[in-house]
Amino acid sequence: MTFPTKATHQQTRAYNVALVLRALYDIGPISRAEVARLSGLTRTTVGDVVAELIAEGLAREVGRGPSTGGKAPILVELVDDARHVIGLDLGEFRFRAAILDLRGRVLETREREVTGLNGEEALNVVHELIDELKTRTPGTLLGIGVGTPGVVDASTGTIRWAVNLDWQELPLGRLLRDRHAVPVEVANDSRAAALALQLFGGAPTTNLVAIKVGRGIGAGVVLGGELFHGDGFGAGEIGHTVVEVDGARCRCGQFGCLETVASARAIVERATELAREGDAAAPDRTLDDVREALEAGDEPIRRLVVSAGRSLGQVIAGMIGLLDVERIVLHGSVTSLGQPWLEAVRDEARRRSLGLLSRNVAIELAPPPGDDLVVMGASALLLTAELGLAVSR
Amino acid sequence: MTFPTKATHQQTRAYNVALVLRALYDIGPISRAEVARLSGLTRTTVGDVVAELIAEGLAREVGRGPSTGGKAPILVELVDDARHVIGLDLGEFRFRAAILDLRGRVLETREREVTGLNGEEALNVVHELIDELKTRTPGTLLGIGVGTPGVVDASTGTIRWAVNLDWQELPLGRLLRDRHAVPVEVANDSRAAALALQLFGGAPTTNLVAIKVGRGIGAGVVLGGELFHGDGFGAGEIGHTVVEVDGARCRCGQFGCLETVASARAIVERATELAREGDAAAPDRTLDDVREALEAGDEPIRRLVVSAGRSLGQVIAGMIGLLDVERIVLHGSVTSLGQPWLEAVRDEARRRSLGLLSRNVAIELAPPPGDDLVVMGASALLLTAELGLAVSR
DNA sequence: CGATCTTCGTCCAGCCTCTTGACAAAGTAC
DNA sequence: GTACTTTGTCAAGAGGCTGGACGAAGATCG
Repeated sequence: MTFPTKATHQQTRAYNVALVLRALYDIGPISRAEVARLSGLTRTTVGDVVAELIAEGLAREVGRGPSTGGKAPILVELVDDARHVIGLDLGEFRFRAAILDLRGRVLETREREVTGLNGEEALNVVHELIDELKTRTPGTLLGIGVGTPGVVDASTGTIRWAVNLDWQELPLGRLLRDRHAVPVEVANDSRAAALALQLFGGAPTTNLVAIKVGRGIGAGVVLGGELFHGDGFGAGEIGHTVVEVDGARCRCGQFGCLETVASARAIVERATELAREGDAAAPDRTLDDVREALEAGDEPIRRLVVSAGRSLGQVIAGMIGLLDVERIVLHGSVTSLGQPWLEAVRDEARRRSLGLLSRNVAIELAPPPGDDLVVMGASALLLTAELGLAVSR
Repeated sequence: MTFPTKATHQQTRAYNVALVLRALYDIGPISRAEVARLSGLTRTTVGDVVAELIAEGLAREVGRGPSTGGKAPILVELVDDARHVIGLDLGEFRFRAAILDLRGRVLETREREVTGLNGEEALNVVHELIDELKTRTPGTLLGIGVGTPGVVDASTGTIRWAVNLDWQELPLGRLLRDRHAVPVEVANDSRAAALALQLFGGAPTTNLVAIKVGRGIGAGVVLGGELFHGDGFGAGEIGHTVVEVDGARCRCGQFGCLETVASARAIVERATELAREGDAAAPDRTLDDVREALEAGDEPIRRLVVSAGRSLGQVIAGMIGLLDVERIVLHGSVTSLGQPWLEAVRDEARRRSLGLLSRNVAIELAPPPGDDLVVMGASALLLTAELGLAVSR
């Protein structure tokens, strides 16, 4: 067992700086006095911290606010583009990289196909993407964030196991830190996306579970404003929870995993089977085909989609009981199936969990820019690690 | 949204005091210098903190340790009985109260039947128990901890809903604080027990789920050394997760809840039904009857027990995927069913979760003094709140 | 329009608490 | 006996928050 470490004045300071920064971040232009009231710090300390932030270029004064009976306050705001971050989304078939600002806004993106590449070639693509974007980054590069499928030791940035790219125990964090000399954070893509929804998704809740339902199924668990990793960095690996005891064989070796029923891959395969029942030579179906059939009122397809949604709902019901989280966000390609699917998820989650708890749970779809969620999450990893934007006590 | 609060020097100090106390607690007699090495604090600071702890009676010097080439260290240890705590276990039919020391050792207990009492009468029993034990408490009473069934707002100590005692929105924490003028902590009994296993259960792990399988089924979730409560203090309410879609009706109104299959109540009822298939006038079975039949090799009973265990295992599989916790502890009356049951739980949990994760998971029974687990947990609530024994960073 | 009151932001002195360096005490090693 | 280590403590110093005072800037009111 490693022993916990001491508390120091520097930590106190870092925490309070993060606290003030967070106030600027969340509450837009705001006066020093108001920050002092919100945080409980004295005006003196807030003034001092704000001076530091202004010196670092992270904040700036922007005119006066309305008076409330005395001197009008000087409003201070975050300088959104004071720093930039490179975010990477190492998808199964495509790598996506972007430059983002402090608000998680995407300024520029690059993409590369990686289908068929081996581990080393794929790693070179990562380097190329970063090198390209580095030259395009305005001002200061705060660091590099990476979201990747597979199990990742986020403390060191080591990818333990990424099945598609044949990466095992790849110390990606160290490699990137050595090469680019900036802070690097690496995490699983679903976890990263969860953090993006927490940090950039409007009203921040302290607890949230975000589930990515795409080719695979993975979740990110945000507790107390921070990503929860679990003992072996596997928290959120819900895709291989068995929901059908006599179900189909999964690539993980088990039978009836959630992924064999509710993932995009599973839905498409089943839809293709359905099509071939009528026409043995029918071509492979795509998720778009499924959505169109669904909208056209195809009953077998509807049943298929509802069944997929219900399986996910079943797993969500378990989360509700165990963690009592009141915000569950769904994203990934399967969410394009829309209401019939979402209603199936919600209905089953509610039906299978205690009403006292499920009553207050919101199960919702992630807001639109779904393609960028992982690169946004990658940048969120960095912002929380470097600027402490995830403060909460 | 409430804004997070500032960090102060006092908090730094409190944290470091807790850190030193924790070292004394976990690592027995230990020198100041060793604490300094472990914690990263300077010898000066540790010396200062230890002096404070000695002045408060919480620590004492106990001779010299072996020299390692220089002056022999003065060993310091925790004074186990420097403070005492009253712990209450407000069970469905019996209230149990105990005086415990800083190690969670039970010095004295009292019990009262409460079957048939109404809410107010039951509350009076609580007061009586405390009054009695208060006169028996040696030295300083650190506070009162309460574990109760039902949903509890642990931040204020309000029992929102305890079905058996007909308590609703009962501000028990405030009532006890007002009457006894000591700190009071109130939490759900399963959560309290989880904290007891964490704090007093040997090697402390940062993450742990403890599941109480008795008349009802509830879990306590310890993450990062602290109890996790969830958004509505309902984290751990796994008893009403549905595991059999067309199952029996549950007292919660749903069908096929885990409690209708795996609780002591369910097992006993099903066993009684089995008995009546052979003999319509057979008496009600007890859990002891079930255990005996199991040990005698009764096959229908074995199937029944295995089925109950498997349902629990199914829910545990969900936890493993979601949280990746490596230590899951089972307690409560049903654990008396022993190996056949435990193996069913383990097997199903493993079979339904990703091997990569479940490989490292230990699903174990709580060590013997099971009757005292909730009162121990109640005291653990207080020790962590008042002395900060749950530090971990 | 001036007097008074309020609020904002800053300056300064003070305090809490951790750190650094020095040193005596008490061991071991040769 | 001498040299070297380790322990525990003391005094000085530094980091960083607090509280009071004060000028600046605005509102209110007669």
